[in-house]
Amino acid sequence: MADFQASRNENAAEFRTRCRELGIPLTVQRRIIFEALLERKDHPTVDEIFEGIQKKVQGVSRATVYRVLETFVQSGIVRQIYSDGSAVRFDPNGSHHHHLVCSHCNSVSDFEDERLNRLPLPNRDHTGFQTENYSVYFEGLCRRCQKIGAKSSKRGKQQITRNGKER
Amino acid sequence: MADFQASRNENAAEFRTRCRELGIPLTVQRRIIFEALLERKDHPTVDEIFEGIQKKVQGVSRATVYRVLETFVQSGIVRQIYSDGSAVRFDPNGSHHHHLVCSHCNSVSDFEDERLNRLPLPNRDHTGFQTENYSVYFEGLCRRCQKIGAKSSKRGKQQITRNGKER
DNA sequence: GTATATGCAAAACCTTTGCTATAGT
DNA sequence: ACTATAGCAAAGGTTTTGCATATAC
Repeated sequence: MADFQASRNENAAEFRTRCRELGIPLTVQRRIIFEALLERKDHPTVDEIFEGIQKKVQGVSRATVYRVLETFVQSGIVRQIYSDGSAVRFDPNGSHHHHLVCSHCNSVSDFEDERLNRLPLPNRDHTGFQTENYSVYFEGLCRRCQKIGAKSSKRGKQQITRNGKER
Repeated sequence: MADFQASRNENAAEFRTRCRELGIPLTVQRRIIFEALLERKDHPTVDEIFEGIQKKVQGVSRATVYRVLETFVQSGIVRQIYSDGSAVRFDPNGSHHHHLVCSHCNSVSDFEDERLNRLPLPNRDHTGFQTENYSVYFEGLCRRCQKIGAKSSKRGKQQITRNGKER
């Protein structure tokens, strides 16, 4: 599609500009990883990003994905999402949005509500904390797990491995 | 102190009651781990809880700490905190509160504001998500890291290992 | 040409699990 | 007595790191 190509080129150009501004060298790997992030609508783990890239090109190592994402986070290009600790998830740093976290399957989806974008911030004089950003995390059950929950045992938890693959 | 003892006994009694209600056997280890959590005002990792216990008594294994905390989370006795993915943190499930997360040192502290306790929830009909709880995560710099940041390099990040110990 | 990034493989770290013994009800 | 838990040690999964090479500026 022409649109797709166009948006890719736009992204590429914008990405180059951003790297210039931030003073970080633009490498092929960084561009690939950045595009891989943009193409996903969910909040992938390192492993998911790595696998997505592998399907297309060879020659981006897992260690590089880790290092590049760390660079991106420090530069503010992407945000690290607070997750259940089993694996970090990432989010291209776009609009101000919030998160719905399923306590059953640990999936994370976005949620936007204008009213949540004007919350009172912690008072720095009082807390000593300098707020740069915030996000509301709603915990509960996603649609799918509500159905599953209805027919599974009370305390049972969906059996998934740490990387989300089924056993 | 008498007060300290009293509160310990109160906790112990309350904990026994809670276990009864939940139908989970009350073991020594569970009581110790629960008390270890209550004694801390921060949001310890499994490792921190384990070490805190080891200083006092022998005979609680790391695996037990993991398993007991998992039980606690499933029973709703404690909450798992969304954190940076390197290690899960826990919180005794008390009042509705929010979190200040330092993007520099990853410390987590509590924040309460009455106004944050009446946020609009995601509409279930619309999102399919059944909200059970929520918490606002403020990201920024804690007091200590603001000072450090002032004298450290622009992109430098505090050197800490994954378990928070300095190198 | 110099500084920084990458790849690889190994290490470090965090968490889970199988099995047996033990303890709670 | 029956059932669930704890301990140990080993395995599994995730992330970091040292060093040589390659790449961006």
